[in-house]
Amino acid sequence: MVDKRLDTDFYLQDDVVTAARNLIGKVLHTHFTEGHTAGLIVETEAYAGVNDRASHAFGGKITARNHVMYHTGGVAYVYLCYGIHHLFNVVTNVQGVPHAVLIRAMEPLHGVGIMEKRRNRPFVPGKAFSGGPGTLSQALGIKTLHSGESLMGQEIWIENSELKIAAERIIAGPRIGVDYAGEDALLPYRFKLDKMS
DNA sequence: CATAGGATCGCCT
DNA sequence: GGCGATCCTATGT
Repeated sequence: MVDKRLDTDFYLQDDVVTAARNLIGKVLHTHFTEGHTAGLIVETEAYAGVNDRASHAFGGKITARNHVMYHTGGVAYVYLCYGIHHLFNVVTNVQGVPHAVLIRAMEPLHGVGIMEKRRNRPFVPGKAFSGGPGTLSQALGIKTLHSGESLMGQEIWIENSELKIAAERIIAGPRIGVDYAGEDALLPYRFKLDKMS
């Protein structure tokens, strides 16, 4: 394959939960001034638009922060959480439908030295390095200023992997940190790649 | 304008 | 397992 990038059809799909599941095993790349970094996506969460109490777009709310969720699929939605962490989401579906997939964790593949510098800590295989959405963004250099940026450009993109992930290795469960969402907090919208044993 | 709280993390005990 | 960091955002007056 010459072009391994996800195509527009992937980002336009109307089932964000399926999109979240299918992003497991894909490779997230960034190329900023420090160089090229990439990691295997191993954990995601779906945020299912206006009817999902856990979503920033619940009830059709549109604000300066979240309006990029309403863009045509294939852009980044990045926002600051707890004043510290820049959380990276992939916007999906057609314009006007605010679906997004939070990328929660990855395993570093390329540019580990750059990531170590950004994280200010060494990468030790087997130990958590970018095991959460905040540290993932930090390792890849993604910040809130990238919110709204295309995922088809030269700075942030996602590629298919040669790696085939068996369906039974993808574990579904409730999302993290969304207790405020009532019964929607129980939805199995979180996907995680089970560790090989 | 004031204020409460958050799709987290890492260090502390 | 507990908690402080840290600041933007949303909301209400």
